Amino acid sequence: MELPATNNNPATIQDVADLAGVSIATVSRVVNGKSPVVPETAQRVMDAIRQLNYVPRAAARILASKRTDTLGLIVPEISGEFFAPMLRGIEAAAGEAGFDLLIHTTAYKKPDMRRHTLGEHNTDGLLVFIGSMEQAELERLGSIGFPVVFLHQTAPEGLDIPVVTVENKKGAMLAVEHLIEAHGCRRILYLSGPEGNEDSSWRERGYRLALEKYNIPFDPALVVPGNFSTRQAAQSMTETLAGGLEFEAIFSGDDLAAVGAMSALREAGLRIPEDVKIVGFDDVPLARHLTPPLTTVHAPTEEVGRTATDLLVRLVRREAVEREILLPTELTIRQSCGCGNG
Amino acid sequence: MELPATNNNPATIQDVADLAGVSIATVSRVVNGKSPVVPETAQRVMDAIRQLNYVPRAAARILASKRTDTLGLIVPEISGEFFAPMLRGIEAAAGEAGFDLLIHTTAYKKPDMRRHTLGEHNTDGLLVFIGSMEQAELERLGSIGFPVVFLHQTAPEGLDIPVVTVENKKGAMLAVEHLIEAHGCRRILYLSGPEGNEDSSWRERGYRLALEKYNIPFDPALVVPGNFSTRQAAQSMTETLAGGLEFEAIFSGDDLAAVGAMSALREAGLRIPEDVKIVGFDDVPLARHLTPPLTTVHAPTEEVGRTATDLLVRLVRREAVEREILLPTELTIRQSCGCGNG
DNA sequence: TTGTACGCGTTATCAG
DNA sequence: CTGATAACGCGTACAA
Repeated sequence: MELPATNNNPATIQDVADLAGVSIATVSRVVNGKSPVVPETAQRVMDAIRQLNYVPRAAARILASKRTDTLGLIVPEISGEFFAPMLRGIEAAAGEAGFDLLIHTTAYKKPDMRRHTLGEHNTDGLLVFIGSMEQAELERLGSIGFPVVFLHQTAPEGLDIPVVTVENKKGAMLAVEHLIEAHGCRRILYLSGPEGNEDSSWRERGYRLALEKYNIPFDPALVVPGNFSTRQAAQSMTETLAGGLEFEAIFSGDDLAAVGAMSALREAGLRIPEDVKIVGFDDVPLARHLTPPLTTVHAPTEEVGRTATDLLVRLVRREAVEREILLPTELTIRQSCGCGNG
Repeated sequence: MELPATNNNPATIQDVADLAGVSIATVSRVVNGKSPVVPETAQRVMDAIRQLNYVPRAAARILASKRTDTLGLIVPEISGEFFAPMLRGIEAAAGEAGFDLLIHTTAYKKPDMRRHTLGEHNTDGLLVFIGSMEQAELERLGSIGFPVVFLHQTAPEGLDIPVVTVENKKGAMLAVEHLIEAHGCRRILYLSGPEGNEDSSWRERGYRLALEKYNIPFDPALVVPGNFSTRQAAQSMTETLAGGLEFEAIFSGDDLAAVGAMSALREAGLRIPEDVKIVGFDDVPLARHLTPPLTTVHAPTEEVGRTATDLLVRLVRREAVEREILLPTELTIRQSCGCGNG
């Protein structure tokens, strides 16, 4: 026996077509506005749509059209200060290009729970943040030409994947050179990031280059782990201070670690910048509000997100794109380095 | 960079079935692990899957099963300090429950570009942040029983939509009472949030209640717009100061505005807390690192995200849920209010 | 335990 | 300009 159409079931394109007295093809046309439709007919269809509260089903659309209109973002976890601006850039650029954003964090999932939801059949392209995806999966995507863009991470050997990041090395050099030139520092500590972190190793490279330039010997004891984390940096610095290591300044791999270092310094009775000068990296929003305001290398984080997304969109559209984009960094001088009224 | 060659025939379930010498139903079974399959057969299928790099297409799956396994999040925009912790809570809870997260910001889209992607056909449920969705659309979703949970926003009249937010009123009272009781303030300025913002109006209510409790008359001139924004709060305060308004303390509707107010105060030559005491709201990560460290009402923002997501998941599963959850706030006393070494 | 056949709701292709 | 109709890839009764 036939059941009458219940209100429970959402309207489909067929329902709309029936009510408007046209075919589903015509409904599709007015919904997508691609092909011309006689205004009068179009109006009837639109009325039917409104009356039935019709909303096209994305899944059916995707299945038929083979386009998802969504971009995937894969990150290890959502860490506050640094991540928010980047996400804003990504979302803005994606939205402007007409894409939705599907976020996938790898940190919270048990390995066996990770589904392939962000693979090539569920997004049109992928934004992959530093170290958040397995090598094998990346290679698979790369080999079939699926659009992928890396953020703050260069492509593995042999994979032709574009990268967007910042001028880490140059920024670091700028910072350290400033400490040397403007403030006469020679014993400068480097507060490093997580083991193996690409940003951190480029920044360390810049640090060493600046040292070399001024014939200051590199002292491995001056590289202290900060882990890009306020807490860990504070702890590290406290231990270092207790160990009696001598230094005049700190170049911190990132601002959050710099904050931790400043706390530790202060607790040890050291004044900033009189006793120890410090320069950070990233220029997170908080940096200017610290006391003293933190001199830091400004990294255009939101711009990184935006640029990477634009690039990915072009990749999705099979347009030609650059292989590597390094966004410029610059030294933002405030007072923690000893400048100004410091 | 060269255009990658597109592989236009990714493996389908049929390909796998053919290679393994079974039917697609069997492939489906081993992929989803629901029905029993002879181990030997299952192994053949899995080999075929690996060999063909088979990944099920989400769209087809959704279409057939009518479940998306993704949750939608609608926010006006991604604002740094406050949003990141909430997003972390949401993502963590969603991930643990096996859902993906589709993010949709309304601020960046031109109205005509907004698609209905987050409607009932593309997600299993929706998390809606304060004021980011049109009333009509909400009512439509509500009327068909689509799972929706509000964040920091109570449901419109007549709609039975659960809410998760924090104890705004109580937190505000705590803050203002502290200023009155512990520091003897009587002329306390309220730095309000955006016009019509629900959090802000609850906080203002708490502020006025505290005043009443101590028989301090409410002076409308003491309510100054801060817009939950550092810059706007700074500007507002500068103007207010120039206008000669007298006050002993500021209760700021949120921490970011407090930061702006502190800048303005300092620029006007006022000391904190000697000349003006200040208390914020939210306890963003930056608060403890300000000088002086900001006394503020701690709001469990990450917990809000997590709780709301858990609730939404239960709603999706058609389980019974609470209608309103108010997460507790508490006063975190640091030094900007005059306590400690202030 | 496995296979067959149909349905899910759109878009795209071709005739008319 | 409009209408049939064939994909699209997978889940799932139902049958074997």
